[in-house]
Amino acid sequence: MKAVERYNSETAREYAMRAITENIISIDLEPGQLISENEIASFLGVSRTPVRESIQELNKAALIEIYPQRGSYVSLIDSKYVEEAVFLRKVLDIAVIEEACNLATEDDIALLEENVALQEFYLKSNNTKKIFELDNEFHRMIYVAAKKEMIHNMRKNVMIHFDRVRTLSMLAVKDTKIVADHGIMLSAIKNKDKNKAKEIVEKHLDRYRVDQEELLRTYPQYFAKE
Amino acid sequence: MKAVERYNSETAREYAMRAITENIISIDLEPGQLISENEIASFLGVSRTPVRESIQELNKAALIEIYPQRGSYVSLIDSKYVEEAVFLRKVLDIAVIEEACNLATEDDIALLEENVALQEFYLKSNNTKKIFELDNEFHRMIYVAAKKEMIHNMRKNVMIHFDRVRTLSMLAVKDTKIVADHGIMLSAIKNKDKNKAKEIVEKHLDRYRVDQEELLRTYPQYFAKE
DNA sequence: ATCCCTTGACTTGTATACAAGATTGTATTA
DNA sequence: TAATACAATCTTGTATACAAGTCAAGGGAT
Repeated sequence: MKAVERYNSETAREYAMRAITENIISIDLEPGQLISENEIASFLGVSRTPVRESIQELNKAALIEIYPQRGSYVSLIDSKYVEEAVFLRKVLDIAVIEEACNLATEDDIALLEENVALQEFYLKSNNTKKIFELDNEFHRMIYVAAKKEMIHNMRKNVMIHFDRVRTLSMLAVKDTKIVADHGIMLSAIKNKDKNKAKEIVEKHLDRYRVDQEELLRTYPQYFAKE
Repeated sequence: MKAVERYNSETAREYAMRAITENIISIDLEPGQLISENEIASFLGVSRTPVRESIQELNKAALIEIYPQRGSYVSLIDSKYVEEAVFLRKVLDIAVIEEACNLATEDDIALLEENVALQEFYLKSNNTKKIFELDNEFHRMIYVAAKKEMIHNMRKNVMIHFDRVRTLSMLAVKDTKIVADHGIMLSAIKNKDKNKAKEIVEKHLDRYRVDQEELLRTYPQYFAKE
């Protein structure tokens, strides 16, 4: 488990949740790994209570398995859930960008433009981490423009299953194409061109296709056998 | 708050979560009502811990608002969230029944047939509560047949916002038509007729349209002013 | 009467104590 | 040697104690 800096503004619970989630996505908490509420609590410098609440929540999202009085484990990567995440993203993103074409205000578009400009900036300096953050934020802003913020929160949780796979196959995605896609999405929204928007989203999602067979060969211990 | 019987098999946490959620859906915990962790804990006969964990979870789902050191309230019905729920259900249910047409096994279909038979049975005796339960179960089984169980769990949580509205407008839905719809969905799945399936789902969802204007006049104190 | 301050009874946030079950290593016994 | 009983030590589940902040009521001073 890697250290995560604690913000001043956040409660112990929020900090624990964020730290554990980030570690799961980054595979610093490995799939299948045994975890202990006490260990994590002392590592993070908080008590068991906020850690426990976070673990319960991640258990609900099928990211941690709890065996009472025995122990808790980071869930193995289950291709069943990964496929559900991919399915959900595809169905929702297409429906939502269509709605964003209808509803996006000038303010929404201004924010999206600022985001894309930053993506282009960080693309030049090859700052993959920043691009990753801006990528997530870009898609969130589209949901907000479409007045679907609650749905986005839910999408984010489900997507963690896919995010882990993405972490393992780090280099599968070409940042250049991603950033270009975002520019096309933005102009489609500006022009209220729903068909163009849906078309580019579909193409965009296909770029994230990863070779699960290869990952399974490289990291067999991380995957659930069915 | 109404009493909810505790099953032997469930933990205090599961019981608290189920009891509070049921009370929110049934409006026995009223929108806007002040709630106290201590009060609920003693009413349910458990300690603050499991109650607190449940409240945190419902807060994440935007069903309870927490003001630290001041108090917690059942969220007012916010038409923004109700509309997100309706949107989500429509987008997902249509995509999922299409997938169910592809993937449903004979076992899946057998279970659906049994469910529809029971719906017809309880329709004769006008048992609205049973129909409500079978309705939920019917849709869940379609998600399971389409291998989208995790997505269904998520859908269920979002739908609580709509379920509250449904509770208030109890009599708006004609059970007869609902049960008939389910029969048509089932035969569309059996025949792998995706277009027919999507068409009837769309028609089906329209039946749940409620007159929010009227509800707002009848229960103004339950609704969030924007 | 009005303003201000204090006090006490609430709230949620967090830490800790205890309960109950699972597991493992060890010692004892057949 | 092998099997079994037992104790120590884990685990999570639950209850409780304490911390810190909010708010309203009431008393006293102006």
